[in-house]
Amino acid sequence: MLTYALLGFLRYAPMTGYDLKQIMDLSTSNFWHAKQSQIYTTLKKLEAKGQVQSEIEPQQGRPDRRVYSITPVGEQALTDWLDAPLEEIEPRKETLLLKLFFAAPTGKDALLGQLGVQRELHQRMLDTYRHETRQVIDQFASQMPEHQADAILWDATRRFGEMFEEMYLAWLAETMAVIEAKLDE
Amino acid sequence: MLTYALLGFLRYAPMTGYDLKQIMDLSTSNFWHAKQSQIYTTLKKLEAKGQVQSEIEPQQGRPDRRVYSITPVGEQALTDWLDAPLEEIEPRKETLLLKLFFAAPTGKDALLGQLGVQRELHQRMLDTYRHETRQVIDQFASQMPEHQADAILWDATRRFGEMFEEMYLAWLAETMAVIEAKLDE
DNA sequence: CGCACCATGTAATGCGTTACATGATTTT
DNA sequence: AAAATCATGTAACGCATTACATGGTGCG
Repeated sequence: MLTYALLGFLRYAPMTGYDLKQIMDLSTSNFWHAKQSQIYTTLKKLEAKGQVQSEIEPQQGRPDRRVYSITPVGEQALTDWLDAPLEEIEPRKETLLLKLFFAAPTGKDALLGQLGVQRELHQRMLDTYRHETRQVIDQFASQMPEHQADAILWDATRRFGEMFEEMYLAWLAETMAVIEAKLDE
Repeated sequence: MLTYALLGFLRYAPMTGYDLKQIMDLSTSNFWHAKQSQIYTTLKKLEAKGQVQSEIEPQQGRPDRRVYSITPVGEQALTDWLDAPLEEIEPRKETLLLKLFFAAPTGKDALLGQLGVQRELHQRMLDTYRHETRQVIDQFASQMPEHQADAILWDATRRFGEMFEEMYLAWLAETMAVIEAKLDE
């Protein structure tokens, strides 16, 4: 799956594994992320499959840059993937919910404390979506005026993050109130 | 992480790997799931660590049942995990958002079609949370009246699912409207 | 007669993380 | 003087999925 993220970015412009990590952290990290090491190994596999190709750009005082670009084979693979509709809901994993499910023997106050920690984290995340993420998208969009349609979709992914965090905070508030009211001890 | 789910269930009652799969599918599958094969291998690892123990229950005409139960060591491990607050937000992966992010070259109609498929799936999921999941929890709660506090927390996890799907549908409606209005072609 | 359910497990493969290994340049 | 940034990669390990392998019971 990371393969498609890499192909997607390389369709905008050729770049290195290092660049790909930077740009993912800035843009897709809220719904897709990867470690540097995985990016390097995945690029290697993509090159073996002929979906990308690389050229060495010599540098002094630094390791040479290995610049990857997408091939026609890679473009086809990306398009095929984009065209195939997702026919299923992906199963999620939410560690907090798993803990909560089994948390009855935990004390009421300890439980409220744990949910309070999450409330802080999600509040901060919401602010990030509303300000920083928005700014990053505006900046990309103004740098590439030919990609106006893209910017609309980028903002749709940002809105998902914003709405998700709003929902999360509402759920936390509701859950903390229920625990306060109905749990003994 | 699956280890804690298994320990959590075994704290209610001893059971087999098969039973654990059934009960997970009925209760935690919306935020934690596992394949049968992974459950079997994980139970083996847990036994090697002394956190669970198993006894063979002979049967005729069927494979013997291997019934697992939690040990004091396992109970301690579970409690330690439950007591440690989650200090981070878990990074998520949403394939649909990844596709949407790179979907500008996809035709407007194809895109709306793909989002329409998701709308159907999530509407059905929302109904499930509102009816079937609710019923399952009520049934468990009435079967184990000593676990009233647990039932409150189980319902909190169900509410997360319900609120998540409501949010998802609202986001899909908004996004489809934006694409309809702002994307050309 | 065929399908779903009960019930166990192993092997191969893939995806992802952590740790290891190096080193100059730029910023604070 | 220390920390962050630029820039590459490999190796070991762990978690998760898919495929393989078996076979009786009960229901429609």
